Amino acid sequence: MTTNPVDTEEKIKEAAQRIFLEKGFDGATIRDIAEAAQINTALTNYYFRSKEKLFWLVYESLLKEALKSVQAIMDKPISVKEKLIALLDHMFEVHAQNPNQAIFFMNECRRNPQGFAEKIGINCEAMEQCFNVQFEEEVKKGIIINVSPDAIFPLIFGMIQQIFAGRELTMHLFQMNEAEFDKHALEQKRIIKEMILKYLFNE
Amino acid sequence: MTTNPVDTEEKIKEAAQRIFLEKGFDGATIRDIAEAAQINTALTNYYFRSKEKLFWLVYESLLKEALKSVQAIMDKPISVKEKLIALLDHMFEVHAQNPNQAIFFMNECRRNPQGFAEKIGINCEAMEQCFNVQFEEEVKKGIIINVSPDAIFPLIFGMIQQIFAGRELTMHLFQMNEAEFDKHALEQKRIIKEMILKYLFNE
DNA sequence: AACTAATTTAAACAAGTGTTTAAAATTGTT
DNA sequence: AACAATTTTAAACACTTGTTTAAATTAGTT
Repeated sequence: MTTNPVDTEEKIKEAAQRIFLEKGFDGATIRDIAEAAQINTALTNYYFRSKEKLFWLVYESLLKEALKSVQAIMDKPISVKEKLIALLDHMFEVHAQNPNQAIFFMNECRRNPQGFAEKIGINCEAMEQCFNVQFEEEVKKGIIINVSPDAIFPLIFGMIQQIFAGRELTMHLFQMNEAEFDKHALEQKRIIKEMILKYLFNE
Repeated sequence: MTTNPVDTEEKIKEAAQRIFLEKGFDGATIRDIAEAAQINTALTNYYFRSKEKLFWLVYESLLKEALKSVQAIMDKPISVKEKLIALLDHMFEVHAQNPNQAIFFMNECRRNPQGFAEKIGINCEAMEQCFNVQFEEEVKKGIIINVSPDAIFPLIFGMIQQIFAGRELTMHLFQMNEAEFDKHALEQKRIIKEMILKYLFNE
């Protein structure tokens, strides 16, 4: 059998991401990860020093990826309305592909707000600033009702997240299987989108 | 010092609720709870047999209380619009008083969906049924737009929850202190309420 | 092939976990 | 006051946790 250090490192990272997303930092054990990656327990520490360091690597990578794609939408030369629609669709897609992400971020941010702030800090401000300026311009022009973008931005993120953060809860409360939930989620997105557009834009 | 068994039991339950809400089942330890209740570690097992049994007691009590108050609103002889407003205000109040509840339920439901389903199961269906009938009547009358109550109910729960589930995240993302967040939360509620009413009701 | 460096392994470590135990302290009852 | 039952305690239990170690295996170089 050939031993490829890069492959092993990658295998651990992938498994760690999977397990951490599923169980959170507290719930996941180094042995869970090792088993998922099909490697010896000691190797996680050989490659990443500690559980915490491995976690922050996964955490940061997930955050960066998420921010980057949102940034890409915000940088497009399109109207606020188009940006919001794109943002809604994109966020939905991301969470649909990995329903654990929403609750994972909420959780880990609460478990260690400081760490989260350090990781995300600056990147987000710039993006937000850019959106805010455009938003307020359209408010002035009368395209958008008089409301602060600071209230709208988290609302949109939150509403999409909420669909998936409460996935298990919804599925068991309304006794849905996975396919039914997917349908339900799409319907939720449609309503959310209509609601936001109907609310923000004057006809 | 007088030793009152009931008080000790109650002290443990209260501390357990506080700690479980804060750290979740995985994050909380029996020693955390004992310290918070200012009692010996062994007493939690003396009174409640096991950590798991204590947890389910707290979990069920929180769930029942939450359902009961929602049920009370749903049983009132008022219109759907009035019920939705009351529901929004009530949910907001509950979560504002204890911001940890939202994320706690999401988490623990995902950690053990089966257990959640067993605890909540029947109670919820009856309540939902009652609301659904009234809702669909008003849809027929043309008061409410043509949309399923099954989509609206979780949306409202979710949107209020989302404000508080993402509390730490929002605070650090937008660099708010607690007072600023409280103001932000109220603004979020106002927008959510307006959004839902504007969306659901034909003028 | 021989040697060095890198990788992997099994085993153990110390610390923390939920839980139990047996003795001590307290309470209630006669 | 004396006894029995209940409650509380300190200590230990068995187990899991993240981490380390030292030996074994593999890869790369001359």
